[in-house]
Amino acid sequence: MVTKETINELKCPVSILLQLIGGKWKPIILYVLRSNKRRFGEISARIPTISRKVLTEQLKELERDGLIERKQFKEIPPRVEYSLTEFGKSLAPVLNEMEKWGNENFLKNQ
Amino acid sequence: MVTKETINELKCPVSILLQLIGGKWKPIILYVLRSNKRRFGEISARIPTISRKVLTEQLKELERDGLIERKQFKEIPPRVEYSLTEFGKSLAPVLNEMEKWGNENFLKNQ
DNA sequence: ATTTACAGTTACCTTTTGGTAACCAGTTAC
DNA sequence: GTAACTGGTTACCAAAAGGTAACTGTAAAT
Repeated sequence: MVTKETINELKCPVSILLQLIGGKWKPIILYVLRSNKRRFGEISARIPTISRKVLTEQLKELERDGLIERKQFKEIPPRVEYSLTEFGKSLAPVLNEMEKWGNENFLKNQ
Repeated sequence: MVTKETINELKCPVSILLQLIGGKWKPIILYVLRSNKRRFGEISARIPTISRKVLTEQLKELERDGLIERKQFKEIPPRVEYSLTEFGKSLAPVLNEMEKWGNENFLKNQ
């Protein structure tokens, strides 16, 4: 029984967003990149609980989905910088509300 | 090497929020409940792609975390209503931004 | 000659998540 | 007396996600 109220993953705006940033790590990665470009090692150091394998995978997906940009320099040792695309930056209000909620509800006195 | 910039899952506001609503289904469940209480069957009908087993699990976690309330009526056949708590309602700005972003970016002409 | 640096990749394994199908209870409708 | 209704639970299996450890390549430093 499909009524107009049924959640359709292709049309529900929340589902659509979750398909892009629904992973366990993606919002945090985007949050780390929100104001600066970062090298791979910097992101890894800022999110020490994510393994490099998974970080690589998540970055690839975010790049594939147009949310971040990967710039590789032809240097030795290699240097790679990740940054938000304009599309990625459009998520700022979402991430800001997430941050705000976390701060208001758990981090008041820290 | 832990600097003040390192993401600490206990202190990062985004991580904190993700621990509560970070699952694949939780934001959608909260979205379905955002304006109405709903019976178990109603939620299931609105999110047909989630199995009842997983829906039960997710609802239990949301209840455990204080985001939703479960009210059971002593009737036959049984009736159970789920609704947002005040704490759950405090997520409205986050869900609204998620919804807004999804609408602006993918659903403009529908 | 060996080590270090960086940004990965790969093989392999474990954990988590999710699905299916069968079953339950108590009352009402057929 | 049998089926249907609702809101689950249970056992079992499959798929997805995630972790670890070892390895790669090239140049510079020791």
